[in-house]
Amino acid sequence: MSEKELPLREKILDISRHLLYNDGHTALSMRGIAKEAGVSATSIYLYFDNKDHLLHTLIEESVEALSVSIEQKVDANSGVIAQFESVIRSYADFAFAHPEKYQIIYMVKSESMARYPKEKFRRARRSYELLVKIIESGVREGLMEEEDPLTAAYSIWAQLHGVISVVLNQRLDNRINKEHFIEKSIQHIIEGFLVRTQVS
Amino acid sequence: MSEKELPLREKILDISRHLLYNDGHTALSMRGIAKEAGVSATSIYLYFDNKDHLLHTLIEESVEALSVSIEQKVDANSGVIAQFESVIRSYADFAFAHPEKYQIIYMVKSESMARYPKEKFRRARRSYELLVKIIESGVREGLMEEEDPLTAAYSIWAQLHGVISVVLNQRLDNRINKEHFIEKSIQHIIEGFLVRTQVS
DNA sequence: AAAGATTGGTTAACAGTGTTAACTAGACGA
DNA sequence: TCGTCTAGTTAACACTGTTAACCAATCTTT
Repeated sequence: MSEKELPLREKILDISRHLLYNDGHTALSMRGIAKEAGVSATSIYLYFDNKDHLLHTLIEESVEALSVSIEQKVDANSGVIAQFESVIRSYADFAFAHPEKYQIIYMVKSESMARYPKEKFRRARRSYELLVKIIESGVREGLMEEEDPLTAAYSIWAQLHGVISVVLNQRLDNRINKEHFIEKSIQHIIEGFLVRTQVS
Repeated sequence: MSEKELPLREKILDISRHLLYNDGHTALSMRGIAKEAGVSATSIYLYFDNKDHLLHTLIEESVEALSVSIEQKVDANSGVIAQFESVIRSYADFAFAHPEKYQIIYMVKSESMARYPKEKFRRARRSYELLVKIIESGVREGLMEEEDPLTAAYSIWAQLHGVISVVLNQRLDNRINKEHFIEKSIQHIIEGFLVRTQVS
């Protein structure tokens, strides 16, 4: 084989992620993955219980990568506002740098999400805790005003996700400049949570 | 038959919407819809070209209902800020009042979205135009500061959608009070676009 | 070295999927 | 009364996820 021969399990995940992102998720069939991997369809079941399990693994993988990316970039020694901005921008950066990974986190909807074990979200929560702590510091330092940091963290994340998903799902009016839209939205989200200093 | 006998076409749409919302969209099969409607699977093809077409019709239906709902509630005689708030709250109200309709708009992702004719979005655009005009009025009256109302309108919508979808998809931490989260987020979105009067 | 168990795959089959083609029974108009 | 249209039907095709049964190496143990 000409391709570098990585273990079948990883190969399956890679192929699945690309099929999912490029052809949408009705196009993702076990037989399709198998054909692409040059293997029989049932071989996939040696590594994954079923299609759901395969999808969940992809989600976990993505959540992990996103979390690591955020935690790596934030500098604990810098100021609170810098940390705050860093988390938000890291999140967005990851989404646009790895859209196929980001999208997967939200692609699989209620259908198989209901079957997705809640505990698997614990990894994702750690990133929230990070943001919550930053907000708490901000409040202590008088830089932010927020009586409920956890709700605030989720609100920020939700708004950010909205902005990102609109762009990635190409639901933006084509009269709008994408980069400008992203920058404006991020600024709005960030500034909205800082104590208002003055009308600029 | 005991049920009020509405035309098969409408019956199919109703059943599809409910199946989609309750059982997720892998559970939505032509045969399933047909069985529920007490009719053969192929009868659906008398009213819809294919499954895609059926889904697109559902989307259109929902976009229309959402647009009408917003346009009905906004009072052209009230002040700009009231109109601004009205549009935003109407949007959210609709989403939570008719989650199965709202979700459908965003449920069908890239997969069959790519095949969804762009012109069909024109109806949705009308609601943006409404918001854009309100923002333009706000800027004229010195109540808002925004050099690009179209981008602002999309940014507001995106953030709002993020908040709504997080709630509807039950991705909210269960320590968080849902209503509080929604109210806080909406307030943040609204206030962020108004000229900052004072630190409250 | 021989025997047994484990690993990593295979093929065949089942039930369910979207969709097409060909058909039929009834209503309506000429 | 004949023909056409309407609103449905059944049968079939190619595909789907998944299971069961099998096989050929390799690794472990005696």
